[in-house]
Amino acid sequence: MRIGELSKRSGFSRDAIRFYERSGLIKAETREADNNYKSYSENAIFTLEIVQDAQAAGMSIDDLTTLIRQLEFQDNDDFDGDAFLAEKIQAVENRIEASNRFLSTLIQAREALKNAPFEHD
Amino acid sequence: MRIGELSKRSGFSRDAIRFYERSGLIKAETREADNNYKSYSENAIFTLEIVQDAQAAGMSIDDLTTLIRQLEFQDNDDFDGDAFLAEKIQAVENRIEASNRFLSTLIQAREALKNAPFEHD
DNA sequence: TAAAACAATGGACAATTGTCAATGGTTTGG
DNA sequence: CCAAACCATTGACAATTGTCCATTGTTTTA
Repeated sequence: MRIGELSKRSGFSRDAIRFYERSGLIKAETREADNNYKSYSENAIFTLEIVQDAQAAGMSIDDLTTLIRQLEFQDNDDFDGDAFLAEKIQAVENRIEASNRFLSTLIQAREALKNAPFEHD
Repeated sequence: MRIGELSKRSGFSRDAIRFYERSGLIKAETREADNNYKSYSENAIFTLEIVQDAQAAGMSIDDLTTLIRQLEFQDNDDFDGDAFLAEKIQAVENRIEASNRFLSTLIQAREALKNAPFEHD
């Protein structure tokens, strides 16, 4: 598919997709021979769906690129994928805990506001 | 307390604290009369603890400033604090869900890696 | 077939969230 | 007492994550 369709189906802007491609996160499989247009596979959709969640979880594009590369071909001897994953899992868990704490704070705040909406004179 | 103590106790760098102060998120209560040093109250610690969780939850400093102002003095007639809170609560809930999805992805990836650590030849 | 929409590329710009360095003054520990 | 550590302020710089614009060419559609 071309970038327009990928954009529509993934929800990311074309510019965002191009940025991700520049960053190495996704790549066009082929080019249309005559017009030089890029062609993306279904896999790109799949990757972009993960990107949505990953960004919400606070993972950077660079880390995500590392991760995806690692999942696709575990061909880097120097790279300890297991340690990398363990670190990221821990980070996401921590973040979820902090988010839950903050959620509690927000909910408390809402309660406080409900009980005393206009305390000023 | 001065900024150094606030930094040590909150875990934020002095520069980060100064940045937050510029952003309106915290403010020094007083100045030491003779030397012009700023003085922060315990409240600043409290705020900065919230900031840690809030950032993990993806809230921006500006939004957080709005929130804290709202909690301190509900004196803005034009501002619908309840709607603001509701929106932020929803956003954090969404983010937690996405983070949990991404966590599952990571855990799956770890399993996959464990079962086939070196598939290449 | 002409206009509108799409695509590629390149580069400028922007918001957010800080860090770092310089300068000048103050406090503190040994 | 004096060096090290602290503080305030200013401004430059940086990484991340995009957006927007211009230019040029292609495809689609009315």
